Amino acid sequence: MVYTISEENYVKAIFHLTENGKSASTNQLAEALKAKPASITDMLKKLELKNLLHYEKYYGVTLTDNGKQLALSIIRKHRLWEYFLVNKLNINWTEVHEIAEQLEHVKSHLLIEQLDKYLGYPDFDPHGDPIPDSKGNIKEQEKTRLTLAAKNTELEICSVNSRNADFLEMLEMKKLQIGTCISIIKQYSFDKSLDVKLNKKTVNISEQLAKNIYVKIKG
Amino acid sequence: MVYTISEENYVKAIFHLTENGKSASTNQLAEALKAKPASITDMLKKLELKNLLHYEKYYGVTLTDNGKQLALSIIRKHRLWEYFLVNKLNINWTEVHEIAEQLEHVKSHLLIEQLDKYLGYPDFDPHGDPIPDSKGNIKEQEKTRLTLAAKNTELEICSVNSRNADFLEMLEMKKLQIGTCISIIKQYSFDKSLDVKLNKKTVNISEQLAKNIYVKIKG
DNA sequence: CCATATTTTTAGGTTAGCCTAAATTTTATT
DNA sequence: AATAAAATTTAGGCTAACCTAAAAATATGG
Ligand SMILES: [Mn+2]
Ligand SMILES: [Mn+2]
Ligand SMILES: [Mn+2]
Ligand SMILES: [Mn+2]
Repeated sequence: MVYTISEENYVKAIFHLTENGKSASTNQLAEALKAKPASITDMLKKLELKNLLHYEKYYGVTLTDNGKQLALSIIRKHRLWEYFLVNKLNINWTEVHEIAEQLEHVKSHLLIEQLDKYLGYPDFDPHGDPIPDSKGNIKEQEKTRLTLAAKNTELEICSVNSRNADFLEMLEMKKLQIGTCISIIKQYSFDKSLDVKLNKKTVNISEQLAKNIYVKIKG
Repeated sequence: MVYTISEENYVKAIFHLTENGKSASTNQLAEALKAKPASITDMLKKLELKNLLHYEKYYGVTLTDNGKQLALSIIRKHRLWEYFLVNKLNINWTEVHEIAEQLEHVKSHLLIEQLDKYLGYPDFDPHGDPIPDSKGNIKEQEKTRLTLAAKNTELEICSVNSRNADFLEMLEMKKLQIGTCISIIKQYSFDKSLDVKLNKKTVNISEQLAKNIYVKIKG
C-alpha cells in the first residue's frame, strides 16, 4: 500500500499524540496538523476505511497495528534524515526538522536502508530521539525531565522535547547540547528556575526551558 | 514563489523537450508526463499565468527565463541527488533516477548547497549529464553519438541517453560504464551493429544500444 | 485545394484535501 | 438535572490536477 503525504502526516501526528496511552482528539489533531477540526473528521473517516486507525465518533482515535507500523516507518525516515543533515551536511540542528518533514515522505525502501548503513546505524537523532530500526523497534533510553532531576548529581543532557527554532537557538547560546554534562546547584522556588554548573560556569535555566530538557544520570 | 510537484514536473519536461530549440507540443508533454492531452492544455494555461512559459494555442510551448531557471534548479537537484545515491549510498545507477524524481522536489536552498559542497561540487551525474551550478550554469562536454564516432580511435564513454533500467542493466552486463575506454574496430552494414575493443576483449554493440551511448575522444 | 487524419482544445465530471457555517453531541457548571 | 460552554460532526463549497467525450483547428496528401 502506498499512502499520500497527508495521510502519512495524519498517522504520524496520531502516533505522537497517543504515545501517552490516551486516544487523540479532533482538536489536538487540528492543532498539530494546522487544519480545521472539520477537515480532521473528514480524513479520520477515510483512514479508518484504510485500516490505519480506530475512530470512535466524538471520543477520539487510536492507531491500528497497521497504522503504528506506518507511523514508525515515517519516524524512522525523519530521524535518519535529521541525523544525516546534521552529521554529514553540517546543517544546524535548529534547521533540520523542517527539511526532514519533506524527506520523510520519499518512498524507497532501498534508499532508507542504504542511508541507515551509510550513517552507521545510529540509535538517536540530533535531538536525542530514538531512531526505530527497520522492523520498527525502538531503543528507549532512561531519561528524566530536568525539572525533576536530583540536585548535585552529574547529569547528561540526552534529549530535548521541542524542535521549535527559538528554543533550540536558546540552547545553542547557553551551550546546552545533547551530550553536555551539567549538575543542578540551586533550585529557586520563586520562579522555579535552576542554576546549573556547566564546565565550571554557572548557567541559569528558566522553568520553561528546563521543562523541555531531558537528562540521564551520568555513568 | 513556491511551486507544486506537478508544476515542477511540467516545467522540467518542457525544458527537456525544448533543448533542441523547438517548442514542445501537447502530445509530447502528455507522453512525457503520462497524462492525457486535455490535462496538459489545462495546466499550460495555468503555468502561463504564473509566468513560467509562453503558450501559443495549437502551436506549442516554450519556457520563459523564469521557467528556465526553475527547470535548471530542479535538474540541479535531481542530478546532485543521483550523484549522492550512487557515490555515497552505493545504490546502482539503474535505480537512482526513480528515487531522484522524488528527491528533486524537496524544497530547501540550504540543503542543496550543503549537499553540493559535501559531494565536492561534482560536474556530472552518474549518467554523464552535466549538473547545473547554483546559478544555473551548465558545463557542457563535447560528445558524439557512438554510432557516429570514428573507427580505430580511443574513445571514452561519457554519457548515456536513457535511464531505462533494461538499457542500463545491459550496459552493466557488457561492462560499458561512464569512463570506460573503447575503440570501434568494425561497423557491420547489415544490422549497423558495432564491434568494439574493451580491455583486450571484443564486444558487439547493437545499433539500438549504440544510439544511446555518447563518447568523447580520449585525451 | 479539398477531404481526411491528426492534434489540440473545450465542456463537463471526479477525487483528495482543505474550508466555513450550522447542527449535534459531550462536558462542565450550577 | 438543567443549562451553558466546548468539542465534534455534518452539510455544502472550493481548488488542483486529473479524466472522457465531443468539438474545433491544423496538417497531410492526392
Ligand atoms: Mn524532527
Ligand atoms: Mn511530514
Ligand atoms: Mn535521472
Ligand atoms: Mn519529478
